[in-house]
Amino acid sequence: MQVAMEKADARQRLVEAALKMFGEHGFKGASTRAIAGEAGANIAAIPYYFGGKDGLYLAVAGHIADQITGRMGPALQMARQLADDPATTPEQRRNTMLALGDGFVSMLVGTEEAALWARFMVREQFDPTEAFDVLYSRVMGPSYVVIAKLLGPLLGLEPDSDILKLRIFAVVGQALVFRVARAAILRRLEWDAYTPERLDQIRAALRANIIAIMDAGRPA
Amino acid sequence: MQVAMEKADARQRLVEAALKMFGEHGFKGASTRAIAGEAGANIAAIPYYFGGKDGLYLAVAGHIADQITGRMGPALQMARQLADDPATTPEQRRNTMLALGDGFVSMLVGTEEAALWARFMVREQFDPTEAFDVLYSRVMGPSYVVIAKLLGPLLGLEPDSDILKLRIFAVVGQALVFRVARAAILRRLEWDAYTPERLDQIRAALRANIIAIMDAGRPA
DNA sequence: GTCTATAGTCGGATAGAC
DNA sequence: GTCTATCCGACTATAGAC
Repeated sequence: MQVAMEKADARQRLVEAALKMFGEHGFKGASTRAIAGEAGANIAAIPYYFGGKDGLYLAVAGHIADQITGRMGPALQMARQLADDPATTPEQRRNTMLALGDGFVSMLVGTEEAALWARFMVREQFDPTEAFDVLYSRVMGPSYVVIAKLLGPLLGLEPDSDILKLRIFAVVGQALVFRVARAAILRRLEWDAYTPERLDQIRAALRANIIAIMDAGRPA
Repeated sequence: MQVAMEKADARQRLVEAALKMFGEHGFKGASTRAIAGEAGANIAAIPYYFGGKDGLYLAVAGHIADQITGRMGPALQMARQLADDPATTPEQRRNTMLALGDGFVSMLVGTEEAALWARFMVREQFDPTEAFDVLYSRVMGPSYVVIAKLLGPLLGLEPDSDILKLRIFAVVGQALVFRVARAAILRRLEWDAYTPERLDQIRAALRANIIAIMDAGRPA
């Protein structure tokens, strides 16, 4: 087993420190000095391992993709098989979709690391760089395809139709907002932080809306 | 009348240039040199008028609040009166809510300036400063209150209940996502940009989801 | 592979002329 | 109120010792 959290090699420590610093302060706002300091490594190690600050930034994108794939991958894979199976009942699709939503909230809103991933990814949405290609092709794109296959039949829409794609983005936005508008939500609810109980409330609110959307497409 | 777009005083030109530069590059990424250059003003004017870079940043928050209030204010005010009127029918509430959604998408997704507002505001959500107080108290907070009064009766929920507040944030997230995940949406739809026709599609998708959510609370 | 030292650039703020 | 000149600190990257 790993002896302690310290002695990962300098390369990996730099990636993790960079995720934190880039996430919190942006590309320009995060200095290589601060990253190296956080990682307990030398500043010169950044040009040495990554070719420069740019290369480190791109390596962070790969790290994020690894982390999210590791957490959401199995559930998405199961959902994909179920969505492709013609014998799957609408009830199964419904439950799978709700489970995906719960899992997504748990990962995105319920963990501290996800705050850093989210900030990094939102920044890339507003101003895409090469890092966006990594994140879209490895994380976002595949997820949307699975959800489309799962939800299309429930809403009576073709998986490749624009209207379904847009409605799915809206549905995903219902979960994203709890990370992206966290400060406003905490203030409005007069909460100081998300707790496990409050995450349950969030999942319940999301479920209520998603159920309404799915059931509106149900034959009367 | 105003002679031309040029001769607004240096103070205002600086605020508008700062909105653009802070929006695009973040607080640290936007240099006072670049802001002053964009504004056609002197660098020394920033400490002179705003006390420093920090003061300029806060002034930008006030400017954003002014702009959004100017555009959404009238519609919100009408919605507020209607929501408070006991004689208002569910059908009126429904239509008002859909109109608010359309207007919100038009402002947030359909205008170029809103890209800058959104970036500024999202940054503040992740890492709130004094600027967040300005934006929440003048823009976000009042909007959420109106929506709660409008939607609560339709969903059979108390306007002050946590579940309603959370479900409303989720609904708002359905519109926000088209700005905050713009790059992913454009890629998934194989669009190069939002056009008026595509905005219609977005509004239609949003309406479909919102109608489903509102009608699920309808007495059978 | 990791360090120190340093080069070269750019940042924000200030002083003081006009 | 607006300018030029300048200070001083922080930045990234490189060279070269070990």
